[in-house]
Amino acid sequence: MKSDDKGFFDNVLRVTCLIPEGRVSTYGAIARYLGSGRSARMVGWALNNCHSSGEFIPAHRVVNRNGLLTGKHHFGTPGAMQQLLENENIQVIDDTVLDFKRLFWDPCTEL
DNA sequence: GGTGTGACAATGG
DNA sequence: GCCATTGCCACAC
Repeated sequence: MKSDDKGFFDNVLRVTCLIPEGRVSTYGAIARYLGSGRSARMVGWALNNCHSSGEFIPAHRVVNRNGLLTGKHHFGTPGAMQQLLENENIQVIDDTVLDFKRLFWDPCTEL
């Protein structure tokens, strides 16, 4: 169809790339912004294929609803995700983003 | 064209 | 309040 409609997968990567530094988002928020809401699982799956996108996707800014770094294992090495978050001034302890609620970036609200 | 999956979320017990 | 289970929707094989 339209070159604009590349699929949910590409849309997720686009929104994820729009996440400002120092902020974090959730799979459900992104999924909901895309209009699926219940396909939060798809968001993580899209990031799983983010390597095929050819561009770097700050997936480390995307965590689950609990602020837990669920996908840290998919970064290649566990701890890399936390390291990246700390690099953005985000405190991460026990694989969980501190003040996650405060750093939470909602595309539906910010956009 | 159908099946399986997947880095979640919400609900129930 | 915590643990277990279901639902869900889109993509890859």
